[in-house]
Amino acid sequence: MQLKELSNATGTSPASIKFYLREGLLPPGQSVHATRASYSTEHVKRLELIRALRQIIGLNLDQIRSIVTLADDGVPHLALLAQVQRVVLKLEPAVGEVERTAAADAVVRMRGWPDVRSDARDALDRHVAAMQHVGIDLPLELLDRYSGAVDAIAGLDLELTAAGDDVNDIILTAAVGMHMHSQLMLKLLAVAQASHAIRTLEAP
Amino acid sequence: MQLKELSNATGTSPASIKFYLREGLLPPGQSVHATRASYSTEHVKRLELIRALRQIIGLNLDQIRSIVTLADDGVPHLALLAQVQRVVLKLEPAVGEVERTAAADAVVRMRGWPDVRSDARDALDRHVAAMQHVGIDLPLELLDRYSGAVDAIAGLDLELTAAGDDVNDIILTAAVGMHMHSQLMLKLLAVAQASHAIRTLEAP
DNA sequence: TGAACTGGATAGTGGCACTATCTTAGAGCC
DNA sequence: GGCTCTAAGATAGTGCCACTATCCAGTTCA
Repeated sequence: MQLKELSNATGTSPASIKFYLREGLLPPGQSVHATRASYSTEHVKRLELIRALRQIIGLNLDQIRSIVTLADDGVPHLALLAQVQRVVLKLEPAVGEVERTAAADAVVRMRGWPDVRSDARDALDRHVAAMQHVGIDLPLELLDRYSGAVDAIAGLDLELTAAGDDVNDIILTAAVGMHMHSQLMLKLLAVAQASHAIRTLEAP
Repeated sequence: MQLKELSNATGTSPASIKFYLREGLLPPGQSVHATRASYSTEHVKRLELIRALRQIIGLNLDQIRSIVTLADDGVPHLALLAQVQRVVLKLEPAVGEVERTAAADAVVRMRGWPDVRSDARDALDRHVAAMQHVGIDLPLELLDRYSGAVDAIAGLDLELTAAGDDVNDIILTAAVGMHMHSQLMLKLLAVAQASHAIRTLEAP
């Protein structure tokens, strides 16, 4: 497959493909000779991954690069997933120890999750602290419902990614899955608010 | 309060404040005479709102303007909340009728929410369709847990906003609340995934 | 043989959110 | 009254990012 065909196959302009090649997001094609290279279905998948991460999740090229370089280095899937999480959670490296929160502790205990330090756990603790800082309190019952919901899908997601064939698919599934579920909550919350508002108005 | 003082009070550069004034995000100060205007605590709050919407939620200036102009026009709080929802949900005007999904119908029935068309409901239907399109299925049990969680907080949020004193506070509470809850899910999901991954590894 | 396409290099574009500069005009002090 | 200081208002410039366009020399295939 030549560059032009790759362009047609993915709906990405040749100029953009060249740009991604320069930026190291897309591995170079098999060089046939000085002025011809051939691209595989791997390239199609990678390109689709790049565009999904950009357009659906809104990652920037640096973030995407930090994921795909790991994939190209052939790191284990779990390490790859950890990086996807770091990026999607917009986790910047912690300065010093992240303080544990009662809310996160409670969730871990409720769900029987292993009580270990991880990037995700740090992110949770920091976010809970941020919510409380702006005056949003998190009653245990709410945490129970939230964590029950995510607990249910985490196992499922993991199966999918563990069984995964292609690295690009694994990344895509993990990143898009997380994003979609979080957005689903946003929409559900909006409908719930609208519903409550209607009720409040109709029965004053 | 003069421009310089407003700048000091909010940590925003005078140049940026001038820019927001030009852009119509910040209402002009009370003009004392040709070269002096005075700003109030209202301006401080508005400026804090603008910066929170930009930096925490990542809205662009167009989106922020679409909210604050409504606030300045003094529209009813419910209409204001609807606009905040539209922006935070990144809802673009529907082209034609949005097709209802079984999943959203099920949620509405489960929760006993009023079954009416709304922007939020449209957003939910479209999002559910998008999730199914990428191969994420939503079992009833999951929808039950998700919607149970949001149902619990929607009432609470509404009380807060209805009781609200300042429009800027209302907008801030609503927007930040939605965003924070959605991000909380993201973090919880990451912890759940990490937990499941650890378990899977420890007991192979 | 020549139009079409390639890889590679370099430069340009457009959008966005500021930021810097310039001009004019009152304010306060002597 | 004159001088300096600073504010407001208008206009132009900046920096970043993700492309996009142009140019060139080499190859291929109709």
